[in-house]
Amino acid sequence: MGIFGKLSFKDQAFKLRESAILDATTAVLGSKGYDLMTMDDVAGAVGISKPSLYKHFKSKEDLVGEALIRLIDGALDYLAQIDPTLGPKGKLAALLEWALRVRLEGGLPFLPSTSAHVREMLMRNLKYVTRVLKLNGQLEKLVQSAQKLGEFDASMPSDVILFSYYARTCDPAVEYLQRFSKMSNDQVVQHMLRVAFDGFNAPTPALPG
Amino acid sequence: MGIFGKLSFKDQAFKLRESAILDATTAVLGSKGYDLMTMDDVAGAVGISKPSLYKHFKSKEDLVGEALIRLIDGALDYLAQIDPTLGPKGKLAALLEWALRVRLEGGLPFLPSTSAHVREMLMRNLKYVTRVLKLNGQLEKLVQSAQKLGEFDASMPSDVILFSYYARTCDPAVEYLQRFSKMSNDQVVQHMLRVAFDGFNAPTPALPG
DNA sequence: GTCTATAAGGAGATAGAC
DNA sequence: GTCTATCTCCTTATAGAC
Repeated sequence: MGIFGKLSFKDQAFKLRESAILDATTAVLGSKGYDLMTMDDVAGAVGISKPSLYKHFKSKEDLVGEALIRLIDGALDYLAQIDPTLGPKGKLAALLEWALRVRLEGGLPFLPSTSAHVREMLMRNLKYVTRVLKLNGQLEKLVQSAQKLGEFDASMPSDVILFSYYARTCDPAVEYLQRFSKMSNDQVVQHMLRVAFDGFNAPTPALPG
Repeated sequence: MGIFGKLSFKDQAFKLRESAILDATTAVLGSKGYDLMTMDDVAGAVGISKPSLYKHFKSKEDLVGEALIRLIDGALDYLAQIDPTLGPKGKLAALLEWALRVRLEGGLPFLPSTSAHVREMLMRNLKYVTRVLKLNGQLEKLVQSAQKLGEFDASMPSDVILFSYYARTCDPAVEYLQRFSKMSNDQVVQHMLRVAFDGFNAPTPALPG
């Protein structure tokens, strides 16, 4: 039995096309953003007509919601797959690294730093909100564990670290470095991780021993 | 002689209205972003009609360009005014604090993390590019000085720190904290500065002595 | 289910009266 | 210079043929 289970060939084709639509949506979202993305863009990228697109997704909001849900599911899958022997800080670093690499390859962060308008739209999407809360719960626990273990600064509210962590996944510095510096993608990732975890300041020399 | 110099009363009124238009533009940009901002929004906020708006600014791009130029000039003015006895790190901290406070009061960062579309539009605006380069040159010098003085991590390319510094001025974590945490604006600012300069990691204990 | 053709409405920009 | 009214284009969404 294949990955589609007991679906008929027709349903399999339908699912495949749906997946292709979501791929195209993610790509267009990444390059133009929500407001400038048109349904014509998506239909054109997939190679179908606009009415066919509307047979799969009932509106632009619905389409974008599904694409973003898939991104969050990807983050949840990645998180579940990380070496369980890593500590919370190590896991957060691995997930951030993954998110940065996805972006450098033209993808989207799992939690786009979208405008108030888009945020509002997504908050009305119950399915999306549910997934976001699931991911958020896991990340919140990791942050708090890292603080308790002394890996993260425990004098700061965990909110501050958690929201800043989200922000680092969509840090615009990534695009600027990719565009204006001569660095490889690997170097960009390493530097972004460094800045996120250690900040701008020079490292204080560690205690001897 | 007043701040308008030798202008006639009519010209003074014209300049005042222009300033009011730019204020409204900045406010609308801050709340809706470029793509969703309409010329009707701006005209309505100022209390004039759309054709009058077009007498002052020949296009939406022009209007937004002028508003952003004024923001950059504000940053340059603030920078010139900072206590000159502060070191480069202190100056950068002061400017970032100022930018964060402006945003918390509903304003815009001086370098908005805009979409590729908006960035492209601004890069075609020679006047804007000139101002950005002026500010960028000053910030670049400050970053490099801070690195030479051992205030910032000298093992990182200055590009990385500079672009990350820009990113912190428009960090979306600010809005999330303002919205979902119980903190005062002062607390938000202090925490954001802390995270930017020190990162997530727990502070390493300093060498004794 | 897929397409061609089109409705409905929004938004940038302007004509022309005052 | 300011306004009312309008043009034009673009975008979401759908009707209706095959």
